[in-house]
Amino acid sequence: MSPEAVASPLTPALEDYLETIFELVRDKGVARVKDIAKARGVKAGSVSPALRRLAEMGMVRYELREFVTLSAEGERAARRVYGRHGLLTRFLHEVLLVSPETAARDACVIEHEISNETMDRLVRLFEFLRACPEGAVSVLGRFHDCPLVREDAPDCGGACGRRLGVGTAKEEAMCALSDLRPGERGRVARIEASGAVRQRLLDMGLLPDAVVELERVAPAGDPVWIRLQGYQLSLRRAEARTIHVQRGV
Amino acid sequence: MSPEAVASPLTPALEDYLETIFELVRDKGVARVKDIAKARGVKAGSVSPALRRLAEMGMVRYELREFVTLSAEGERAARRVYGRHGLLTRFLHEVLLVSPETAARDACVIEHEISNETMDRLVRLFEFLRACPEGAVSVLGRFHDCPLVREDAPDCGGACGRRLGVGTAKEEAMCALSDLRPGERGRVARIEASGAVRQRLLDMGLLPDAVVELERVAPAGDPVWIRLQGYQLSLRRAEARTIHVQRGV
DNA sequence: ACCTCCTGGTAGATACGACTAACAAAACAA
DNA sequence: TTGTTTTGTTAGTCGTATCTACCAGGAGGT
Repeated sequence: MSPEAVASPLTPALEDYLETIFELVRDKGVARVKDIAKARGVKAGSVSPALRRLAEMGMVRYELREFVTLSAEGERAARRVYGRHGLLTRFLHEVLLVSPETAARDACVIEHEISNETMDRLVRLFEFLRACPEGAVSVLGRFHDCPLVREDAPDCGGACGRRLGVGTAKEEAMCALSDLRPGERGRVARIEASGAVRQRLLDMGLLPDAVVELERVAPAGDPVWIRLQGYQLSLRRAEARTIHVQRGV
Repeated sequence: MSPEAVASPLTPALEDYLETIFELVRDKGVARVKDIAKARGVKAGSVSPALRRLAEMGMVRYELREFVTLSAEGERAARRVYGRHGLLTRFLHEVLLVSPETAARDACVIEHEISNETMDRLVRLFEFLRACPEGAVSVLGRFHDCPLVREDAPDCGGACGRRLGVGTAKEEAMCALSDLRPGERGRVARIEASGAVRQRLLDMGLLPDAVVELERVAPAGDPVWIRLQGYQLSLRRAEARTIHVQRGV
């Protein structure tokens, strides 16, 4: 029932403002409207109303035309978001090998919305990697050095090769999507294509473990029609050849 | 320069509408306004304007008072989002062990904003796990069976124990945050606390590898003040004891 | 043939978050 | 002291996305 009772629930944009103020105060000692605007990539005119709202919520102390400082509660919220940002960035970059710039950008949109549970799992992942360096090397190393993951990888250590299913029971059941018989279904195992073609195929929903049925092949053999998630779509033959599937699902 | 030239760039909300229509058409054959509203958890009055905008963009075919169907382009966009949703959900659930409901919810907010690069890395992770079952077992298995990750885990296979840094060079440098000397700094390795306390600490920015300095201990020993990211905060002694740090950073 | 109910559409309100343009207040310079 | 520049505020506008309340058009039932 306190006056700053949660009327507005701290939107993503406001969280970003808090995070920016947090970093400015830490790095420069003070946060000025101009610097906040610059850091967030918005115009100064957009900052004032945001600060006013944050002040009304009790997250910042903010005298008109004076410096901005975080209240205890604002500091709490800022640190939470800031911590999430850092851990998500590290995860994307260090574990998934996303480039640093993209990792930071993606982290920035994820950090506001992700559940506590997911954050906790991520923390546990890092704790595991840290507590178990052997495991970290064996797992992440294997993942990172796999040619599937990094085309310029040195070698895989023998556990996984460019060929799929090596030494597994499923080996004989693997083929290219284009090699399925019409009417036959398969489960996507791997997209060999790279670049824009790969992106296009991923966008279509051709993702690991998607069930796909080869419906029809054009007389010339070139466009092939497949059925995916109840919808039909057509692929170039060359594209279909890059999609490894496990037959007979 | 076609009439449906990208005037509006398909907002997250509109992508959600497309995804919902996609699923309704697939499961029931048709998408009605009422069902869309129900599935998305909004009122029917909110659906009509959204459909009109989607129709203007050429994403859906939509005669007033008739059924809604996806255009080829709408189907493409929907499949992209739907595929992302599925893969993100699987990742959160199968790799990070997030509960299915939370995984779906988190995936739903991430799917619209995440970069192609990050999605591609995720796809590669699944491809790796699939191509390299041995690696998957050794890596994920080790991760999932680690007591750090799942308190009810059977056993860790010896590679990681409840104690941190077993057999590593850093072992002797580990201690609880509360055992640092005033002025000494350390690097967070693990938060032993669980539940709400754990959440509070994570929210504060006490995340793996954060550098923390013990500033001062109250005479009674109970609140301890630490410095984190340039800010001071105070912890209960019991909380500080659950934080494992690597001394002397 | 008529009435009723269900579904869908419209209009107006609200909230957020950004923008631009014009204005006010310090800070600085001459 | 008196401009001039920098900085910050205000007011008005736009676009998105939601809501509520009310209206229209058909499908049934009687």
